[in-house]
Amino acid sequence: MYATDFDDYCDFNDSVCSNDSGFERSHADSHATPSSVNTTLNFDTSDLAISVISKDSTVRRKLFHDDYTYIFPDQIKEVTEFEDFKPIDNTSTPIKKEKKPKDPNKPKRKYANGKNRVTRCKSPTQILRIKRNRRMKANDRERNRMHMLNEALDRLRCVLPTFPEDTKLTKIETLRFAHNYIFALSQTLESLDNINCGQPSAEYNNYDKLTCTAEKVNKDAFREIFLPNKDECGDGYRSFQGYSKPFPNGSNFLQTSEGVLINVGNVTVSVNNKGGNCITSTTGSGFFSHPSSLADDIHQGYPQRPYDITSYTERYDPRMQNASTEYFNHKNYEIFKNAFETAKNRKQVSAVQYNNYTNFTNSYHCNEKYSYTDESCYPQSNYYNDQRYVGRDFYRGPSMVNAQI
DNA sequence: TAGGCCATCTGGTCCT
DNA sequence: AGGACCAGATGGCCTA
Repeated sequence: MYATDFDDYCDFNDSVCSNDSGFERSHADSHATPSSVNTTLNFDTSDLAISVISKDSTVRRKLFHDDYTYIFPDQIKEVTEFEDFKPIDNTSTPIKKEKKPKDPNKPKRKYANGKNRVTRCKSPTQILRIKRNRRMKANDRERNRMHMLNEALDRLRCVLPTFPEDTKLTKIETLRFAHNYIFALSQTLESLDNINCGQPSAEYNNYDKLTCTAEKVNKDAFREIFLPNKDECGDGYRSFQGYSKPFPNGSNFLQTSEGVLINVGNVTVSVNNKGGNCITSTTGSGFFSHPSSLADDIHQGYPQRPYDITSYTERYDPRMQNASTEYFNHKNYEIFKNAFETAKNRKQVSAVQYNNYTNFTNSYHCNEKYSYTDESCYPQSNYYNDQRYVGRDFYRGPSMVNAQI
């Protein structure tokens, strides 16, 4: 903000010393100094903190009020370093430590002179108003930008596996969870492909890497986040016993004769080598299987928990009224187990269907703040088109894979 | 009360 | 010139 060269007062130059103001500048004029060095100002000029001094002190442009004290060259301490300028107040922005070396080859700027010069002086009040206006506009843009960023994060939360409503993920948790979740799903698909092709699953160790890598979310942290009342069940984890913590082999991955189980945070993914796969979280389970009606799913005996169970489903969806009472209890394990067994009997998923599955959204609905027709929540893009909200239920097209959680 | 999270303000930098 | 993006500073709110 404070500079030793007049040209460095870019913002000030632009508004005051450009053609608009008619202020003549030259390199010799550049010995301006921040007014904060020796001067007490009667008004806030933190962003205008300079005094403009002509080489000839008798010819002086007034940029401030009369009660502003100008500093004349002979009174000015020679400034050799940027640190020699001390700001009036400690601003929130860090002070620039180093000044860019000037390019000697860079031609000096030339300024209009004489008759051609358009002189339009602005009063200090006008300057302040202009700068204030700019600042307000910039603040507004920045605010909107951050709001958009937060909305994007909310939409991301919508499509992540469910967790208790009262534990809204923080920004960093959301990003980390999304990272791990995408990783888990991609690895699941990869593993499934290998299983269907009869190849060994050499990539399984990747799941250990998932929670061992520093930038990944620690699984214990996830438990703390998603299972805050972990003492309920005595064993430390209140749902999906044996699955929401590392498997007996100590890893997050368990291979059985029927398929594989992958645990990522509060999410357990089962991939069955006979077809029919399930993702289960602390808030329910969902299948990736042959298309079937929602009614069929309900009649299978396992509830498909949407994202926001209490804010929407428990209030509006009669099918979930009873399910909520057994939301966090030992029965979840049985639910998971039954779901897994049911999945075994389902038709094997074709490669085409898996391609469709990669486009799914598991967001049964979004946060309360979004209306159900809100495009920000259900954008009409190819990504979301496979599963659209129709009334209270999603319409599932002929190739739709049920992937709700 | 300390610490975490968040929204906002702010100035700097880069780009068009 | 103005907008986008970034990061530091700050204060409010909440929770352990």
